[in-house]
Amino acid sequence: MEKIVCVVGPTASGKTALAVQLAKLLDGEVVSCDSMQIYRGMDIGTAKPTLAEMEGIPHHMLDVVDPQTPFSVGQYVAMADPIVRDILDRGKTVILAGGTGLYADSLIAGRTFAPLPATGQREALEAQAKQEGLAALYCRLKQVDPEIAGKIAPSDQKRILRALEVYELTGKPLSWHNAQTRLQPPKYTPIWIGLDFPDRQVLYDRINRRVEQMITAGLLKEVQALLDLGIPTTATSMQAIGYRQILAVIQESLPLDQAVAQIQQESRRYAKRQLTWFRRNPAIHWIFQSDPPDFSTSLSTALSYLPFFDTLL
RNA sequence: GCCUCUGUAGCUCAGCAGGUAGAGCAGCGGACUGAAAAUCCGCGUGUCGUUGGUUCGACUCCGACCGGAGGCA
Repeated sequence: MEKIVCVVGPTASGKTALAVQLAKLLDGEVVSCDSMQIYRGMDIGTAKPTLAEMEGIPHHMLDVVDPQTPFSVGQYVAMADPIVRDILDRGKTVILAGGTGLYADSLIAGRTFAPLPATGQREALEAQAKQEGLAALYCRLKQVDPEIAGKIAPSDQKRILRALEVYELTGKPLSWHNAQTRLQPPKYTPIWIGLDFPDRQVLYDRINRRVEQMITAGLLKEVQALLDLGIPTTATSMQAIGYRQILAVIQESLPLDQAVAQIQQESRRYAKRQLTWFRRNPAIHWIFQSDPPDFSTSLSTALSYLPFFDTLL
């Protein structure tokens, strides 16, 4: 049977460490599913595992693109899936670890995506939204794809534009494309492990502390280095929590303590969104860790959920 | 010690000729199919400091007490 373990959970819940320990015990390799750790040069602010933390376990899907390069789910699946295949073919275990739920789900489901916009197409739509108003575009979407329009809020510009561009591009509504991928059975059937804490405040305290540590570890230098490389501040990578705010410190002289408070708050909200995403996955075995986390307990709890663990001993 | 102001949601505050209260921020819940650390939607969570009194009815008026701020001594 294919051996895949997905380690998910909110930021600062301990995914990195658990993934490495599981990989050691299960003869595995780690495949990251994190939308920001893919970028080279973004280490401190993304809490990317260090060489020491990897403990010799191969890690994939880290540092795969430069920060000025736009990246998205589709590319993630295209790059990560062959890696997963290869690890499995070599008889090893895949430890998929990370906090980007969309990436994890898409990889596991084997989703295909409607095509990307042609050059300038999205910009044209954005211009239209500005001129005619978003309501006009939403109206148009209701004509061509009432199903998707019913699911998208009239204020959700990002999704309205995407749905319209897919229709313009393919002549078929986005809801049709989505239905196509939904017909496919999931590509893999992993064991899902979710990390959390019984008390939200414990998680928030960990996040707050970690942000302080990032500053101490030199987050400002890291952001400055990206700027020195000429990374445009509009790049996707620069939307990342921590980077955005430090950018404001450097370029708009936002006081550092205010930036830190903002990073902490945005990270907490992000963690909440991640929990919302993962909570709706009924396959996840949640581990509610103690405070401070007792690592060996978490590890053995995780192992108890893995049916193929016994056969490896 | 005296005088004045003040005490309403986690925070900052609004409110009412007396009919058990509402904004912002914070928070909580949700959605999510090629930007996802993005984007969007929904939800007031309250012994109105305490205690007496007036009143059919008090967060609102009166007294006392407790806490806070300022002033005079």
